[in-house]
Order: sequence, then structure tokens, then C-alpha cells
Amino acid sequence: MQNSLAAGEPAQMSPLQRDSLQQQIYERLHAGLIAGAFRPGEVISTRGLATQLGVSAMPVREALTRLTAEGALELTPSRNLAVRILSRADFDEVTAIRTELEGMAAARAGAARTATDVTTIRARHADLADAAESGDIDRYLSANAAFHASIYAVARWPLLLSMIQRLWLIAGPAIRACLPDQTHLGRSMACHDTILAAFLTGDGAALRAAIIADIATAAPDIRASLTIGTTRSNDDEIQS
Amino acid sequence: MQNSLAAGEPAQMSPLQRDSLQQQIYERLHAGLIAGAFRPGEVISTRGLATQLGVSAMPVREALTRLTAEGALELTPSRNLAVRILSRADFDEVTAIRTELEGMAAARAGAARTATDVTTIRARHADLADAAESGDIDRYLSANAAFHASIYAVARWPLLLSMIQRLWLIAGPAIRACLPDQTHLGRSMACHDTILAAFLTGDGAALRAAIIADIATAAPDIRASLTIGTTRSNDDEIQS
DNA sequence: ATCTTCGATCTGCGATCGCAGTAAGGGTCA
DNA sequence: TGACCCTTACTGCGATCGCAGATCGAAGAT
Repeated sequence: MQNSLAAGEPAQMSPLQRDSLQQQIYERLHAGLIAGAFRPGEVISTRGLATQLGVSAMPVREALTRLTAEGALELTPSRNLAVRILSRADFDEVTAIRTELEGMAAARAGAARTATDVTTIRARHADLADAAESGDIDRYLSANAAFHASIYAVARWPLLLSMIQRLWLIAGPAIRACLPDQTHLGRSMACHDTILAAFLTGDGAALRAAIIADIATAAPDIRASLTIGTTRSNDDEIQS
Repeated sequence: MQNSLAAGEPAQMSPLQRDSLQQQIYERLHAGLIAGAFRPGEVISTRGLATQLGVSAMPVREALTRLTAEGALELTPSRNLAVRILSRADFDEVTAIRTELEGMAAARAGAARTATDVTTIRARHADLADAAESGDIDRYLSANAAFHASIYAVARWPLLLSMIQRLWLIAGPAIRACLPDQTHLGRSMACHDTILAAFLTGDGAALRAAIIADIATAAPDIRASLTIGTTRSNDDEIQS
């Protein structure tokens, strides 16, 4: 009844508006934090983001509240919301939980994969390799997150995926902060080839081991850069 | 300047107001969900809760938004917020992740415990045994949650503890819904004695095994009661 | 008597306004 | 010239209002 275009209109209706505003804002910030669009310690203002997005402060507030509760942001003593700065102990904790949960998701994904999954993962891996070759850090981080997330999604455990995403959310800015290590990027890509190979064979145990190796390979570099970023976090100019 | 009582008043000032309203509301709902104060499918109204708590709808909304994002509540097609009803697949996922994360926390807690921790855990276990003997289900569930949480807190990994709490939040109402099984309560208490013993010896591996056994012991009963609660969830009267 | 239909009353979501607290800039006094 | 205070412009948090959508009950028509 709704579609008055009826007869000669095969095209599907436009999505109009999928989610609530706060959900859209949350998802955008989520992706931005994982992709390293924000630096540790960077201040995020509710009203500023609201005017920038052309909406009221209300939905922005709820999105930021959620991110704060999840540990991605923190409330500074001057009543400002800022991207959380991880201590080494924090990072170790995140890494340990990541090893556990992503390992579990990988083991399950290896056993549950379908033909469609295989083509999806291949595509994501191709994107990742392409981004790595281009040297574009932002593209690489986004592609890396998409590659991993698509693997874990194969396990078809949405809660597990959500908890893993939360860990990426917390660690994302710290990962981005130690970006310029080009050698790390090469080593990481070798890990990703191993991950893809294990996924193609469907060996859950091997896939789990490959994922854990990827985490363990990247961790020392990130960890080493942490206190540096902590001490001189606010020295440079605020933002663009 | 604020305290005009000044001189002869050694007593510390009252805490006045610790957190924001939304945080207090969130914590109260959190505890209530874990302790089984809400039944699966039960509708929770923002304005209703607000008037009941004597506050505006705003902080209640943010608390409920957080709980919805965490998977404890869900938005029904009639635009109502209700306590999430777990499918068996959902419950299996929660149980699997619980096994992993609570096992990890237990292993770490066994190694990191201090003398203070021992006395705390003993006290919590005594509370739990007392509640079990009294037969008060509500007291038992609260004491059970406090017992487990205090063990995991010994690991000193706040993020891990927070993620475990989220799992309890989701599973809480389902656990409460299959309450009247008195035999289950006895079996569970046996598990708790084993847990306490393992904690006292400081054997992380044994503590981990005891925790996992506790989860595995309770899971079948809860799982079996799930679809029942799902099908006839709204048959009885709405609420008190 | 049964079916339809319309209105009152819920729901969550967003916008707008006001409040208390902090940080920084400009003015004034010693 | 230097130190101090006060004003101003932010911040997050809470309250209040209005909107669209959905449910339910009662009145009217067949």
C-alpha cells in the first residue's frame, strides 16, 4: 500500500533511515576509533561534534556515553571527554583478552565457514594487501579491522563479535599512534597470509594459532610506544 | 568553606553524591538484572522508571540505552524496551564465553591473591552458604554474583571483570527464571565449596577448573528451561 | 452480534534550555 | 612590571517539551 509507484518500478525503495541517530553516530565513531581517526588523549566535545554532524547534542551525548562506558573514552578532571590513553597494564590486559576471545572466534570460524565466507574473506584479504602496498596507513587500518572482523563474523556468534569489537575500540587509537613502523606493516602482512591460508584449509586450530601469532607479533611494538604517547600527548596542536 | 560544622566534628562528610544519576540508575538496574529482579520479556518503561525513581526521564534513558547496547534489554516491535529473552543458541554462546573469560580470571586470581583477598572471599562464601541455607532465592542469587565477582576482582583486571559482568547481565534473568530447582541449589553449593578450597590453596589451574565446573553444572538446567520461558512468556499477568 | 474505525494514551527519540563546575583571558591594583 | 581577581566561554548533566509510531478500547455501522 505504501509504495504508490507500484507498477513499473522494479527499483527497491531507498533505505530512508535505518537506525536511530545515536546509533549512526556511535557506529561512525566506532569505525573512526578503530581506524585511528582519533589520537589518544584527543578531546571530543559533545556540542562540537553535534554541530559538526548537523544534529542536536542529545544523540551525540548518548553515543559518547556508550563509548565512555565501554572504556574507549574517559572523563578528564576538567570535565572533558577524551580518547582514553592506555597504560601498559591496560594494553597487556586488552591483549590477553584479545588472544583468548579472537582465538576462540577463529577456531569456531574455521569449522563453520561456508563457500560464501571464503569469497568474502578472500576479498577482504585482497583489500588489505592492496592497502598495505599503497602504504596508506588509514586505509590499511580500516582494511585490517574489516579483515579480522569478517573472519570472526564467520563464527556466527554476535555477542562474541561485539566483545571483540569493544577490545579493538579500546586498542585502536594506541595502534594508530605507533603507525609509522613500516617494518611492522610487512611482518603483519606475513601473518595475514598465514591467516588466510589457515582459513582456506578450514583448520580451526591452525587459524586460531595464526590469529594469536598476529596479535603477538604486533603487541610489542605497540606496547613500547605507549608511555611515550602518554607523556607528550598534549604537546602538539589540538587538531586539524 | 562548605562545612559550617567546622571545629568539633571529626566525622567525615557524607558522600553526598558519588556518580552521575545515570550511573547510579545503571548500577541499580545492573544489580537487579543479575539478581533476577526482572523476568525475561518484562517491559521496562523509561518514564515509568523515572517517576518511580523520582528523576527525569533523561538519565533513565541513557542507562536503558547502555543496557540495550550491552544486550541485556531489547527493543520490541511495539517500540517497548523489554528484558531480553535468550534463545538456546544465545545461551550457549554466553556460556561458552563465560567459560573462557571466567576461567581466565580465575586462573589469574589464584596466583595474584593476597591475605586481604582471602578474608574477603571467605566472607562472601559464608554469605552465600547462609543464603543457600535460608532458601531465599533472591538473597542466594545476589550472594552468588557477589561471590563470583569478588573472586574475579582479585585478578585486578577491570576490563576483564567488566566483560564478565556483561555476560552475567545477559544471563541473569534466564537464571532467575528457572529458580525453583532446589536440587540445583545444592549441587551449586558443592561447586562453591570446591571453588573456595581451590582459592585458599592458591592453585590457579584448580580454581579455573572449579569455576568451569560450576558453570557447566548449572548450564543444562537453565538451558532446558529456556524455550519454555520463551513460548509462554507473556501469558501470565503483566506485573505486580 | 460482529466488524470496522477513530481517538486517547502509551512508547522511544530528538531538540532546546538551564545549571554547576572548570579553564583561560583581560583588566586592575600594588 | 608583576601578581591577583573577575569575567567569559566553554564543558557535561539533567529537566522539559514536542514528534511520530503503536497499542488498546470504545463507539458506530452493517
